[in-house]
Amino acid sequence: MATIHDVAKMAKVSVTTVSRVLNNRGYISETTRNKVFQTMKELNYQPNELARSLLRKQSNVIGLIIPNVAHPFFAELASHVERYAYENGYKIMLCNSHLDPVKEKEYIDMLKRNRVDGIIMGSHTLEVKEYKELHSPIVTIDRQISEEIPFISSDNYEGGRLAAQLLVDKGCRKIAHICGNLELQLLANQRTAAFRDVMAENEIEPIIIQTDMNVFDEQQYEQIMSRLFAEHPEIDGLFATSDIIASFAVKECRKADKHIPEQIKIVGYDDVSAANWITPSLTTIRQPIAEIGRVAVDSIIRQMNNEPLEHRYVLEVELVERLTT
Amino acid sequence: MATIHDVAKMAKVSVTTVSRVLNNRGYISETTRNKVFQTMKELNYQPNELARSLLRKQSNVIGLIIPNVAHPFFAELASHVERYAYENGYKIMLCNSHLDPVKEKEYIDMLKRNRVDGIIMGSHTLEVKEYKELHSPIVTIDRQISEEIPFISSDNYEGGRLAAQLLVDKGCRKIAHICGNLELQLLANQRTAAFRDVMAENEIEPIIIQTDMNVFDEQQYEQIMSRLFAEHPEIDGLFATSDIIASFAVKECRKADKHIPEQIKIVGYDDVSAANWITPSLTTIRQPIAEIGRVAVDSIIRQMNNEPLEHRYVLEVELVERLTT
DNA sequence: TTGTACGCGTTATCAA
DNA sequence: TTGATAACGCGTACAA
Repeated sequence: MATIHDVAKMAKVSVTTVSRVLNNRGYISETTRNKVFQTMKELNYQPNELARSLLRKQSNVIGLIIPNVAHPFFAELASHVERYAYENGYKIMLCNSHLDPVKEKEYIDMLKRNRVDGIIMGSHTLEVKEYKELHSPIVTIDRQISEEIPFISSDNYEGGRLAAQLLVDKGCRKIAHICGNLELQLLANQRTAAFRDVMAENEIEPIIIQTDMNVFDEQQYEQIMSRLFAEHPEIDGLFATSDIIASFAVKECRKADKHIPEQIKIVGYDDVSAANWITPSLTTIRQPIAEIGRVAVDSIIRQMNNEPLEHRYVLEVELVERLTT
Repeated sequence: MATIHDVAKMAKVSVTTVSRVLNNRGYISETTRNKVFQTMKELNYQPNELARSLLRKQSNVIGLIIPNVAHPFFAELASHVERYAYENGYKIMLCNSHLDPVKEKEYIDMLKRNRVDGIIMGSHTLEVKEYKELHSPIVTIDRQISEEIPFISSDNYEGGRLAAQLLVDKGCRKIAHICGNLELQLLANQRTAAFRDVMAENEIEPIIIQTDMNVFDEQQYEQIMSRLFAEHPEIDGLFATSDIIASFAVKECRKADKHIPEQIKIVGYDDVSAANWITPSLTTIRQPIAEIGRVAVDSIIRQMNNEPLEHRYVLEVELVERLTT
């Protein structure tokens, strides 16, 4: 692979000159500029970004740590993050933590060794202390680590409220809610808080089921659903904390021959594309995933440039009514 | 961020010594080794991989170019690729081409500038010539560019045959097939060839619908499905070239009040997780996505090390019967 | 067992 | 308008 020296030699100029035309800095005569461009084409020269990054102390790489890209929510998030990063001249290094604290820590160290310009954290299995000691531009998705570390989330409380209220308004009186592990300090837990509040306001005894969520384990979902319906056959409303879980609920209803939405109504969360693939298509709470991705990238870039930035972004959610309510 | 010099100074040794304990090379006394490790901890030293890569001419980064991670097949592929890469000490740079030739070319150049050790190409919008001129370890998924460039695919012909034969065996006589754009030279086209062959063997007039696939456009899928059922209300069997398309078929059947599997049977392709989320769960042709990812990473590493390697991997597919047939 | 000095490919500084 | 040189952080040949 050709280096700047090769170009310089072939174009019979100094490396400085080549560097100049490359970065369009300082004065260069039209003649030399053209000559240099010419030889760059000839040699198919691609400047070595590793050397550039080393010198500039800036790699233009952003690390993205998420539980697993195979999960639709994170897949869509990753897609948008990648797109906004690319539009701003950044590349994405993809890391799936599988919610394993060891792996998450190793990934963080790996990213630091590679001198990424910032880290977008969508996985949160470590202690607050560890994130604080990072000393790197960082932004978290759906978890507030501390006052200093910016976070992005959508309005989880409002989302939970919208979902719960919809079920109540539609006449449900035996309502279940399936959430993730509430031990983890995730902002998503506010959905459950909102659900509780709405149930209390309406004097409905809530049924709340925690999933492990430590692995997006689909077998687990199936089991939980079948147990739920076995133990509470009278359920007429269900609010699931993800569209995928809601899909399994739909599936279980089919098995149990409970008609949707006549006998039971179901509300999902996220509004990933999959919510619209399944039959009947899911009523759900839409998170602005593209916006979350955009703001995450933007926040990293602002931190790098010491530009002013918000430390909390709480984006709006929206109820999307489809066929399960 | 601490450098090797900082560590050396604080440990009162030379940088060489630090480098030695870091890479575990040559002789070092236990005493100095411990002392160095100690100060590395104290300074929270992370060796600069950019500098290392520059020197070793090896970045341990693999570029992954796919149409879009938001599509379940590529999301799962990316997840497995990332995992195998990580297990072998490699990182993944994620690129979504959106099947745009300009973007794909820019990504290839970007990856070369960043001196990635290899490129896994899951997006194929360029001319054969351009791929041949890459001079970099490369492996393609589901497209054969030339004799020299290794490719990985699953047995598309067999997959198509299994799907078509199943529908025939189950008694379907009016069978439709929805495939991608056959103009692109993808190996996936063999599914359609197999479908044609099976239909001919059984003297069934095939109905074949091409989708644009240039964007995984879900609105397009909805339109195609509704037109298909309007024009051919007699259809009793459908083979879709992806599980997502099959999901939309299921949805349309519900709208048209066609019962699955009694009145119409549907077979998908890929066996992504989503095939099992929808109701009824999809009969589909399983591609070994994890294996494809593993072989892709392995192929890149072999090419780097000039180890012997296959130039064609055609992995086995499997019929997974669920509730739509 | 440890240290000195050079080179990896670039860019910035200074000089011509 | 152009060129020589130092430096970025690291690994290795060679010397001690």
